Amino acid sequence: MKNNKSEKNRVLSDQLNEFVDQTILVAGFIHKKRILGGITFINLRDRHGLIQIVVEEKKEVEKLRGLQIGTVLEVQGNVFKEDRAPGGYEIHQPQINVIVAVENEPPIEIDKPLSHKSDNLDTLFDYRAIGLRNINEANIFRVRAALLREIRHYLTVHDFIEINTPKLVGGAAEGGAEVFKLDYFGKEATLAQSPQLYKQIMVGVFERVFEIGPAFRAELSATTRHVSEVTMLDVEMGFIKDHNDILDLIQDMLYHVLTQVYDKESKILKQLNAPGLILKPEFPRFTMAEIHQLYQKNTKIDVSRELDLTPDEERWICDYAKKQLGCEAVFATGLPQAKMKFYHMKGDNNQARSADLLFRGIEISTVPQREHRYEILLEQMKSAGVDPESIGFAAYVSAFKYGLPPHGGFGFGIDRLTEKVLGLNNVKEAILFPRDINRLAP
RNA sequence: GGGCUCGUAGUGAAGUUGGCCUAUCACGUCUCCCUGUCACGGAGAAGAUCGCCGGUUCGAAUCCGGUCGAGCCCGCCA
Repeated sequence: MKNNKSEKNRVLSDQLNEFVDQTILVAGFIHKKRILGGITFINLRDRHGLIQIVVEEKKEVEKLRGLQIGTVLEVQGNVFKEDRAPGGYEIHQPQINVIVAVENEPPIEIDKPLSHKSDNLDTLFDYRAIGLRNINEANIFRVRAALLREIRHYLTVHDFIEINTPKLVGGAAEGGAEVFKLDYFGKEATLAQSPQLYKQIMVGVFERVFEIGPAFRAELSATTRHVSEVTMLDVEMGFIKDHNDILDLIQDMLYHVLTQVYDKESKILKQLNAPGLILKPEFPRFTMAEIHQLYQKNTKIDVSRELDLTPDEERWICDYAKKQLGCEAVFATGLPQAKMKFYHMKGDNNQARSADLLFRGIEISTVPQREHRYEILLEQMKSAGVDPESIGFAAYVSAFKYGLPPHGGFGFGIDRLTEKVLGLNNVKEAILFPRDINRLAP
């Protein structure tokens, strides 16, 4: 967390304690001016936080007349330990050098809490680049970055290799979701809705792979849960003994990622009013039938005819597990074959070898074992109406023809994970520049 | 694709059973006062043809029609 050579003279906001009674150079943006008459306080924002600068000389204060929040400054001054200063240190006798003068007032406030009411999100996103200068807004993305960092760390330590697969593809990759079509030198191409097929065939090379990247969905959905460009984590692991290996993997990964992030980012999470973490290393596992029974017994609502869990059941079982079992993540196992994709593996009793992972009331991932047996895969593709010879699938099936071990994996949206960790109301709040059916800019 | 709701200074809101609206409040901005502020405080000022077009009416932010923009739910979908 040190500054690099190019700014070897610059001291950052959280390093003032190392320079007490010394003259230093700081730089940043005016975040707030408080002019009290004979004394002026400036909060300078840099990438680590705020620095309080005390200006008493009239000449220095006058340099800032008419300059707005966002003005870029370089300040030379003396570091004092001062209990009255936020953070305990501040800069006195400053010599102010205006690098970029800003005379226009910002269109959106950056030193006060911003409204996240759904009616106002549009304004928030229109002025995104400015609104994110609000430290609390930016903190959402510090937490998101921390989640990504811990995920990468966990998977790398467990011998997974990070790959990148194409987002411009020839055919619909997964089936189901609507795809974006575009002109590709006169041919029709689509934007990838998932790296599913690529990550599976890379099991034949690296055994364990993961990718963090965009996925595009052309669904005409306008809800708080949907966007047309999502950031997905996709993981695939070969040589599994059975389906439980995959459940154990995502369970262990999520447990480590969440406990690490809650530990290392506790200050930010508190500032953002994130809900406290209630998690155990082993997540409760219920079959779909058990959840239906429990739910029905406790709520008297009849769900016997539902194939899948209803949204209310998802919320209920998470709440039940949190209160009764001390864990707000739950597996729902024994998913029906009727909901299965062609590349999933069938299990017994019309079930798929697949489970849903639920966290804080919603499904965040489906965790299936894949069908790795060539002949059976071909059959399942045919009954799903997928042509194994077509451009989108030929390379996929050939990997099976030439040998893939038993494998499984999962994928989930980083956006929804961030949203749920912070207790936000809308996925879009967890995305820097969200894309939905109405928004293509900024 | 279906349903419901909303659009008022730079930002967030009030007013919406037609007239007392010459449109209210808070934040922000500007001027002045203030040497420990940290959502600083005090005094004053500027800033809105009430999304746009048309209609009804003596009179429209308010009612009606259209249009553009936005939000939420359902469906679809991780």
